[in-house]
Amino acid sequence: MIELSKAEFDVLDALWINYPATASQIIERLSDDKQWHEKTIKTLLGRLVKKGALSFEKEGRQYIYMPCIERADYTLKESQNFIERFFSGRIAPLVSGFAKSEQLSQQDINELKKVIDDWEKNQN
Amino acid sequence: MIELSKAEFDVLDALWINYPATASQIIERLSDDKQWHEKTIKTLLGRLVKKGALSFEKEGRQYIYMPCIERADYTLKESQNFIERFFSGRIAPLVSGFAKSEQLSQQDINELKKVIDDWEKNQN
DNA sequence: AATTAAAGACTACGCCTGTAATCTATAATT
DNA sequence: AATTATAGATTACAGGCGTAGTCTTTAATT
Repeated sequence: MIELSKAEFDVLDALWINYPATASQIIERLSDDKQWHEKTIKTLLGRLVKKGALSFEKEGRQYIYMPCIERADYTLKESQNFIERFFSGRIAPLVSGFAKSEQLSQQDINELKKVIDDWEKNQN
Repeated sequence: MIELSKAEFDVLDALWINYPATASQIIERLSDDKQWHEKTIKTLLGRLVKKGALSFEKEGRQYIYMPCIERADYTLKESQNFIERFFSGRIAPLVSGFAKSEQLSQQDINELKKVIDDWEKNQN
């Protein structure tokens, strides 16, 4: 699996918003949330390319970037990894931890019920 | 929040199994899963102490270690962090990702239902 | 045509991490 | 008492990471 650092993920996340995109577009998108220097983001783009998370095509003097991996795939793998490390691979204890510390809202509960419902419908 | 590396967490996790404990007991516990040199584990113990995750008392020539933080607290904070980063703070999309990729077992579903049940009982 | 500006490439640098090896002090053994 | 073994302290070192700065090339502007 491709391993990304936090900062690298944030850059990729800005690309996932909408792609393909140029470096300047990505820099623009990130400027709201992060105080990163343009050079920093370019470094991170380079590292992402090197890791195989991004590809690009030349367009004049610029590069047009594209993700090589999908967000859902990446986050699923990270989630599995996380749950394995901290909860021996079982998901309920994570949710239970949230419940115990009052971190669950009624909306969360409704959404979870829906996930369960959908799952059950799929198990005919 | 105390930030632990993966290796540091694994050492602390071995202590959480049962504490207080000596370095050699921790080394013993870790020997099943990890191919770590004794020196490596001692280094990690030292770093954990420095980070405030462990404390110890001298007992003759040895140290008796104790966690300064609880596993449930640590994993809850890590979970919040994780879910914030990858799912904008909402827990259902994580579970939903598992469901979509067929990562949920009937047991998981049952456990989740129980968590929801308990939560609802608590909302009198 | 000459100059400038901007894109990407390359270099930098200190801190964290994984992974120990060596040093030092002291308890245990001979 | 002298020697040895062992616990912890200190040192090491390469690679990843956050965070840019400088160099080089080429497109744009004067």
